[in-house]
Amino acid sequence: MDHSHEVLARAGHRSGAARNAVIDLLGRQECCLSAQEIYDLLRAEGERTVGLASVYRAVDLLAGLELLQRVDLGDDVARYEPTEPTGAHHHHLVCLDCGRVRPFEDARLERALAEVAEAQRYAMEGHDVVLRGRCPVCQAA
Amino acid sequence: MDHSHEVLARAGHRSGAARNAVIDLLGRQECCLSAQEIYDLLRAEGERTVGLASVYRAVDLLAGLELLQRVDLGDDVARYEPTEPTGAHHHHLVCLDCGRVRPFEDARLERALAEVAEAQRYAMEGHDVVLRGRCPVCQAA
DNA sequence: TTCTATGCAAAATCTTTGCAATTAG
DNA sequence: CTAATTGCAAAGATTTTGCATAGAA
Repeated sequence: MDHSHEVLARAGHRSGAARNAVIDLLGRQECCLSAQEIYDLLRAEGERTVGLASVYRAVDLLAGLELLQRVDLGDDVARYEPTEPTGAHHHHLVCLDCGRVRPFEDARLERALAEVAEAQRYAMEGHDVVLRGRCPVCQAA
Repeated sequence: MDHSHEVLARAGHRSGAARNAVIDLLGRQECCLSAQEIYDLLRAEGERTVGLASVYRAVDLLAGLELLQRVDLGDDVARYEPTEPTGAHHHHLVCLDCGRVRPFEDARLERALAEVAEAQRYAMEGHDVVLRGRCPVCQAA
């Protein structure tokens, strides 16, 4: 994403092979990936040797610039996905059997969250929602 | 909680000092605690030497029996709190400034979650919701 | 007695940091 | 040239496991 490179440059960061590879890979992804998954995928693509530490550094920096959103599915592994430029965001359904993650959006849910924050007089900056259950495929099996 | 001991016994578990201490401590708590916090509190109470590993084993077992709910606030530390016997459950507001955690319940939110699961044909078994923002006190400061 | 629970220490996981070499600007 | 970036290895932090002992039923 050009937008990412622009934000990085404006924040005084230089361009680097490892970080560029991470940005490119995540930009092509549809849902969240863990640092290890990013590392493995980059290796699989064989582009270049990217260190795992560089992946962690990249996602950490990008998340700090709000170019990535950190997603925590409760399995002690941090995942990251690109932030929607529109401000839109989705949440995740995790299947307890197959482990697959599927994104979803729901306006009513967002509204309920906003109302809770307001009622409690919290200035909400973000929220995480994870639904756990069995996906249609695993229920059939 | 007697209920916990009953469930444990029925599941074929014996009574042990470490686990009893964990059950007792969490029963007296109002909100979630991490394994390390439980360990430290037990040491502070000086009751007995409880190993950190035993705390982890206890909360893991108790969560598996649904006597405790695992709470993930996104800081890479798992926390645990007693499950309400009524089936009621709450979620958490985390202040980005002071770090304090406050529980809340909201029927509309629960309904929205149930509807999302239904629309996606997921058999929902659980869900986590964490709201992040600034609490009234920190906003005033 | 039999088998679970426990404590300690070692191991496993995930993530961060130190450092020298590389490289962008 | 100057300073940020990177890869590797070592260090940290949290959680799990191995194993011998203690203890419940």
